[in-house]
Amino acid sequence: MSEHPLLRGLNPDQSRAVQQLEGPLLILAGAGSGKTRVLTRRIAYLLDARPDVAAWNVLAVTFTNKAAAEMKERLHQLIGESSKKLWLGTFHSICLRILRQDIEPLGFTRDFAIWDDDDQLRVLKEILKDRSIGANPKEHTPQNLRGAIDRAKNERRAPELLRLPPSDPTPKVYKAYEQRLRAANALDFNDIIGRVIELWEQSPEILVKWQRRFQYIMVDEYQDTNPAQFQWLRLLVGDGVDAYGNPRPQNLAVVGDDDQSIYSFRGADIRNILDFEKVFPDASVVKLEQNYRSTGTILKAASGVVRLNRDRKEKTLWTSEPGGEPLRLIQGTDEQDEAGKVVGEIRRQLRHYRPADFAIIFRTNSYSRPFEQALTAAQIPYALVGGRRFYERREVRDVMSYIKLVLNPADDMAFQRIVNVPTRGIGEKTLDGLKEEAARLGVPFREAAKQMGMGKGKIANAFAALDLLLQRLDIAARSMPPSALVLYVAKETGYQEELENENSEEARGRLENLEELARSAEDLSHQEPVEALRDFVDRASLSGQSDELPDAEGGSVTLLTAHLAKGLEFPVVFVAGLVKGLFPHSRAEGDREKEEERRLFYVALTRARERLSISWPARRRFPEGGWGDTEISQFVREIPADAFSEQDRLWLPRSPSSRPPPPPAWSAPSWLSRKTAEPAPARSSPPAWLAGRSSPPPSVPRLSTAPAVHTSAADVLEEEDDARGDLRTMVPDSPESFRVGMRVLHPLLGIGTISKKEGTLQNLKLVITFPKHGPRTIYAIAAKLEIVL
DNA sequence: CAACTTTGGGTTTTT
DNA sequence: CCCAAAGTTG
Repeated sequence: MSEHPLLRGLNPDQSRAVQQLEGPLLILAGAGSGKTRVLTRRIAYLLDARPDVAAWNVLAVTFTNKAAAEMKERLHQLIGESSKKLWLGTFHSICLRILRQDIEPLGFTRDFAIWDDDDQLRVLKEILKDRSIGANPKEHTPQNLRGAIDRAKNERRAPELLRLPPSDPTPKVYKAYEQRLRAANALDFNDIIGRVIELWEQSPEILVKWQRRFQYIMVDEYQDTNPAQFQWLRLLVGDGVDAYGNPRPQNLAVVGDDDQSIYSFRGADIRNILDFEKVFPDASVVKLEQNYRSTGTILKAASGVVRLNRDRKEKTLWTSEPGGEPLRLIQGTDEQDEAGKVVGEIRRQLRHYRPADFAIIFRTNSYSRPFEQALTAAQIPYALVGGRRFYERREVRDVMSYIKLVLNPADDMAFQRIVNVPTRGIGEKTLDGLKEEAARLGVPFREAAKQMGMGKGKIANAFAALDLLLQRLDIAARSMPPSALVLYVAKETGYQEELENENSEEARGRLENLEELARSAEDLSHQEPVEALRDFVDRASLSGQSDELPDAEGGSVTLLTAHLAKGLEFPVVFVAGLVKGLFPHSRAEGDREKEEERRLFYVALTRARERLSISWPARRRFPEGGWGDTEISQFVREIPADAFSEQDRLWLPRSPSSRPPPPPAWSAPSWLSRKTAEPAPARSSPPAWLAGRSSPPPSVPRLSTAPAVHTSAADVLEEEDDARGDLRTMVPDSPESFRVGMRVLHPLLGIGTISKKEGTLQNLKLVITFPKHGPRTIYAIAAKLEIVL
């Protein structure tokens, strides 16, 4: 049999997923089922089987930069140099590349800055200083407002369309925030996706350009995409017809596992994967259910838990190697004891394993401390992942801010960070004066500082010196590679000298971090300096915690949160802190949130290849001080008892030996969207043995006529489905419900009238005439349209 | 008015 | 238990 070499070693399902190249494809890939392998092979196979498709016609989206780097590496091995031509990265990195090229029609320059969460908060704080906005300091905290704005952006809603009570300051703040971004030529994190959508919506010719370019699109971790990302994909994939009315294939392959959807707090919508087949009715579906990672026992434990979720696609993971070591349950008297016992167990197993074979996984970052202490005491090397990110360290951010200011002199956030670092006698009052001057002149802070530096006096001298310094950096940036510039900035600003004089352990560490920052830019040295600098800053802006995961060769035990553990695997895993209130976390109250916690636990369990232990403390210290008895997590009880060793089973409180079969999965009543006019459908009551353990807060049915009491801006957004204000709208069940002549509400463009209807179902396009924007063609499926009653 | 010191508030998960 | 805003000193 002459099998294609790229199909070798694949199981039949994997092989099918690789060979199915045309049209929409949903690959439901269970934990450890070899999805990365399928994805890389699929790309290689595509390029081999279809000579007319060039590498640069292929787009692959991953969840983290690290995953992208690994995939690039594997592809390089498979197809060589041409792998460098294809675009492979996170949604954010890909959109950023697009914007650096094409953003100008939106009124930003290509050197726009990117503001991170911290910058967002600073701006919001400043906006809130304006009392006329009417914000209630308790309710409208910068954090709450940031959350509200982020959510609005993830769902692509303009400030006017939040439909809050007229007194609510959120839209005002949102608007002011948008103005600040624009004035500073800056984008926030969500804008990186959102502005591309905006660009494509307003400039069809630019959209078509990218559509022609990316003929084959693949998305990994599809279960963690948010509505904006979905809309982005929808635009790029198109509606099956090209500009000339010829058929155009929708070559979109998504890979995901609904059981591993754990980022809803960041706007991810599990409906994107659950409803894929509704959005693309002609989609092929491949399930990868054979697990190559874990023992049968580990799989049994993990599957037994996640089966209890209602909102999922049924699947059965299996392995050709049943059996394996039973799960161990480790009970500590308190966290220290728990950590001590876990580390004791690691020490015993070190006879058979290396330190890098172990992982300790917990729910919250703060839970790592006792384990760090115990590992230190036992002299076992460990690597803590998470904590402060490299690019978030103060010294790194300070130096980066100088560099950002060179690229974008209008970046007021960067300016504020460095204006008095190192201290140069410009304090709060002086800065206030500068801000006033900047507002008066209508110029960025840096320009205002330059103006003020022309005067006389102490303050003017300080500003003049700063201006001179920045000018020197401008010049240096044009001739030096980024790595040299980092060191130059540290030296010229006096930052380095200050740290050297301090002569403390901490200062030494900071100097080392700056050296590492310089080293991290060395790979960019062959580029033109300013281009390289841009890439350097972008990389810093988009790098996340998972990009700092230690390499497997490192000889240390890995400590990380369950979120960061996604996508990784270890021979021996300890999942720690399995206590009510911690895992599931006490803030996860509703059914949805509980299910997400359960998925998170499932992710943690399925990281283990050979041995898996669960640990919990019988007492624990609470952050507020004081000790309290704990209760073992419901999740531990949900693990089928026979997955545990005989002796550990005794520890588990009695639970019914037979478990009720999961109730049939319900499907959302609304087509596509989670945003339905109805409250969530009543579910059949949960299994009694589950309900008996912890009484969930009674879910209060929401009456659309009753005014809801709002305690925070976030709540208001959550409940925006309720009819409120003057506007009454409804979400149609099917796109067919739209009729010519109907008035509809578009989240971004406002109210318009349908003047034309083309295509059917998921390809339905509406021409809607908006009073402000004129006629626009809208994909009914991509925009969240509501009918105005 | 800037720089240092102390106190008080807030703690899920993060591309 | 860690970071940001008030209080204190030069």
